[in-house]
Amino acid sequence: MSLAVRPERSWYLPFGHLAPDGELAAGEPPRNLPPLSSPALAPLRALLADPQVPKAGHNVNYDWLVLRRHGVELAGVVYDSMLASFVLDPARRSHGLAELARERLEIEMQTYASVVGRGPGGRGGRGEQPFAEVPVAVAARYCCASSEVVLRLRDAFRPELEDHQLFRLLDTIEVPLIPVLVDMEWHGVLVDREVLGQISRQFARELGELEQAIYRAAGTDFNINSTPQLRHILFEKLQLPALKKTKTGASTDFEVLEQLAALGHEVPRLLIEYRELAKLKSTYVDALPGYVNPATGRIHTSFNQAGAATGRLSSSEPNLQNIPVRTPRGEAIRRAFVAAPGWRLLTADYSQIELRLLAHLSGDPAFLHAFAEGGDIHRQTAAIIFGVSQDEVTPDMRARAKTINFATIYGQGPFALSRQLGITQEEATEFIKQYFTRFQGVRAWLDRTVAQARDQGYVETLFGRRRYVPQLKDKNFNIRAFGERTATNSPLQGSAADLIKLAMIGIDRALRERGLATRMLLQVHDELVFEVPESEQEDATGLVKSHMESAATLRVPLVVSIGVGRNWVDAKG
DNA sequence: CTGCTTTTT
DNA sequence: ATTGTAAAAAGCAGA
Repeated sequence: MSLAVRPERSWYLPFGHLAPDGELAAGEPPRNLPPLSSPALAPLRALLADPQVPKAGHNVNYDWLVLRRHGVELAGVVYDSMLASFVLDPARRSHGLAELARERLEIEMQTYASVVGRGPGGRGGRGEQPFAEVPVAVAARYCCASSEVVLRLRDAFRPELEDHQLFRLLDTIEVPLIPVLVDMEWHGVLVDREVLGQISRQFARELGELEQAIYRAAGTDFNINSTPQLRHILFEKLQLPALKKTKTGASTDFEVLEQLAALGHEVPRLLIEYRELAKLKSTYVDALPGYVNPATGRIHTSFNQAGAATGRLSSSEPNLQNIPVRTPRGEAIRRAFVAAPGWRLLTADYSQIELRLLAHLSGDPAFLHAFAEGGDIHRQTAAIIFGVSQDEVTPDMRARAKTINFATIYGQGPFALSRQLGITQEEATEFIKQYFTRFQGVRAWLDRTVAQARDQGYVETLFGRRRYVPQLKDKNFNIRAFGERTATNSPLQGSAADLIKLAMIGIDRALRERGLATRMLLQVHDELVFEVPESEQEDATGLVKSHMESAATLRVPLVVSIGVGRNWVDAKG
């Protein structure tokens, strides 16, 4: 039996194609399907009638969750066409089955829309019938075709996966990660709606006051959220200088408003605060409660496994990887993420993982030594580039060192660095030069990596995850410069993604083996969030820390900082 | 519906 | 001739 529950599937569930040992068996799709009215198929009828509307976009683990809601646990899954496509070329626009079939097999697949008889009006539009009411012969044909395509794609991908040595990545990281993500989404995270409600009322008050103050200062009412209207007020009515341009006109972004405010203008000063409040209120405070599942009382995000070109995960509906924390108001929102009664949140953060990977990959002696010593890496960097002892490093020196460390990871040039540090471009150029005379191994690695990317067309991570960088061949300087940043940043960001994925798989297995109730809830790129019974605090802390720190053996130690608390803020530090 | 702008991680 | 990785989401403007 094979079964499709969603259009544009990455893989279709080839039950009939899974041999007992978990190996996929090739062959004809099953022909004589029982009628859907057969009592044996009651769970499948329920499944097909699942009111859950397929979400926009693709997600590898969607089917696992739908099946689990109906009591069907998947096991022995060894392959996923979406992930195969993702490791072959993570930057491609889509890893959807129909597109892959078109490109790799020259097969034009029947669309889901035509199967459900969807007319104009799109999803749920006129003429659409629930999948459960599609005649079984039609559905079977469609589903079996999909299963068949997944299997044929597996053969089509195999030589390239072997040639590029990507099976290890696929088989030891990406495929084993699927059930871990399924569990995380299944558990969901608890938010305190009371807290969000209070914040909402508070923000509404402040927003109302700011709105009036802005109208007063501007001398007129207007739609503050409309960029064109705001441009008119700032740059025409108030005659403020346009400091930066976008494609369509004068920019009104934070940087511009900040500079205008520094010139002593009231409106931009108020706008900065208005923007912060408006953003936090609409995107988080007021939106998050709508994502609470009535059945579980928790928020179940989607972790998208084939989304980010570097190999990172992404999170959507809602995005729980960009919950505010930077400002006091942001922190208040994060405090609404809580543990259930009797439980605690545990957060585990990789310390400076990308800089450590830079040290490892470049082998730069100064960086290796600094990390071996332990301590504050930005302070150590400052001591090295300013030629003073660590005790003599001032807060300003440390801040500059921190900025240039990040600038290096991001491939930033003198222009951007000068703006960020508030120095001239010449000073920034000099500063960067100084930095690289002290860290020559880093300079050499950056150059080597770009050159390699130019030669072979791609860069790769610790675990062989590739990213192609065709921009390096572009005749446009800016596109090439972008390509260089991609080439140097992707191995760092992507290797960090490999490491945390590996740690997640190990932690998930260890928690099961030890029979602990602790569960992984969230991943935020270099951080994992768990919900832990009070009684398991010590066990979980040790287990998580040791698995994360030993995810790989590098030329520098991997260090993980762990905290426990009743909410996400208190669990940090 | 798509593109632009902004914000957060 | 510009100059910071990777993302998701929200509000708005203009089709």
